[in-house]
Amino acid sequence: MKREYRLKKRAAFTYVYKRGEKSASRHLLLLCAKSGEGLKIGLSVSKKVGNAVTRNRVKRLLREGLRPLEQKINPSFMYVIVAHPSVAELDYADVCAEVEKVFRRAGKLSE
RNA sequence: CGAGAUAGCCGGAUGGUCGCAUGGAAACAUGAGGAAAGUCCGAGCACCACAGGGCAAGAGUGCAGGCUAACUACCUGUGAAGGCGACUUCAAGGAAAGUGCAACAGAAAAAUACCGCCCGCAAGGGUAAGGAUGGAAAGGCGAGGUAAGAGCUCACCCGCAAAUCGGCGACGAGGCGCGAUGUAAACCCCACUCGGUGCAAGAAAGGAGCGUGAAAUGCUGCCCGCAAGCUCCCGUUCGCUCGAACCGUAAGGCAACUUGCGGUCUAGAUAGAUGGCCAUUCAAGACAGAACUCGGCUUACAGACUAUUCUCGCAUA
RNA sequence: GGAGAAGUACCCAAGAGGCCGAAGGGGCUCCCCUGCUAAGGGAGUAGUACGAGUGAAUCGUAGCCAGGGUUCAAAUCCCUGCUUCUCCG
Repeated sequence: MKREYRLKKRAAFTYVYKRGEKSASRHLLLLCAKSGEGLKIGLSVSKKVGNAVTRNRVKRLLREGLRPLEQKINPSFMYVIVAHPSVAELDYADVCAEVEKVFRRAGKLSE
């Protein structure tokens, strides 16, 4: 995932948490809010998911899952993906399916 | 052959492809650990004017010698405890400097007399043999001795221990002499060490405010002395990786470690870089992710390997 | 990344070397009161595990986050972990 697409500022995160509209799947929670500077995606993996190694692994899998979808996602929004502790159990194929499912439910995926 | 002891080492490998971070014009190169962890100690570094003096308070350490930048670590010894043994473990100074505590029980918990025994008409005195209690009861046991008794005396044993000898030293041998419990991870005494805060330290740049001394502020308190700067915001750049570095080798040393020579440059992110897929292979991959950097300690951990090493047992020659 | 604090019953907690066989309050269980309920009153609740005992009464051992140590004796003193919480941009 390219650096320009990442959500960085703490203030932006809190804005999305407060104002964003939510959609969820079994393992993921997606928050969306209007963006002024193009596509921005942030990942949130709390300590409940596991230790540092498993948290890193979850983030990497999510980034890999996002990679093929980058061009399809509606670029006028900021997104935050929150991982549920159960994500630690999944493998790559499951994570890809989950990511696609959660964006499709939010209606932010164009064909 | 079996059961151990000790020391050390490794922590899946190889290739292809799509991505990420840093450096580079590009090609390309490099890219988590033995514990990166816990933050339990010790330093470097930065700021507090120099990190200065004195007194007080506080904290830590506690056998000796060595090693180190430094240490409460480490090494080699000493002593004690455990083990048949190789070996392992230990916060291991002082209890006649003083104070406190030792519940319950017991007469009594440190110089004490309830029962008993003895002297005495009695008052009172002597006594630690015997009794009961307790974790602990005034060295043990026998003989002499005595009014009854008592290391009061003696033999043997137990503990402490002077002279002297050996060792750099802890200490060991020795044994004149002595026989008033335990607790200092209770206060304390003695000896030694320590200023504080931590890279979210801080510096430069930018913005705002206060101030020229009777100040404010200056990181435990007070006193002395000293300083013209101080506080807040911002989080761009620096700090940020060449360092008490790592690898190899030689010499010295029992060892920790030191010195010489040669070689190497080996993560530097800032919502935070190592992943996905495919193939081959084996013993089928545990614990686990750098955030200023080192030296230790502690804790977690699948499995694999090494040793002219050491001990015990069995068998055979 | 760094700096601290706290763990005692189901919950809130006192205790700070022997009298702890662990105070007190809430909750829970049983009883009284009432036609019934609430309120009120009384009793019980670390009676958990293991062992002794036919069973009951009773007794022993362990147990104050976990594991060691000091002490005659530890919830309390000392070390090492674990968990939770707070502060520093």
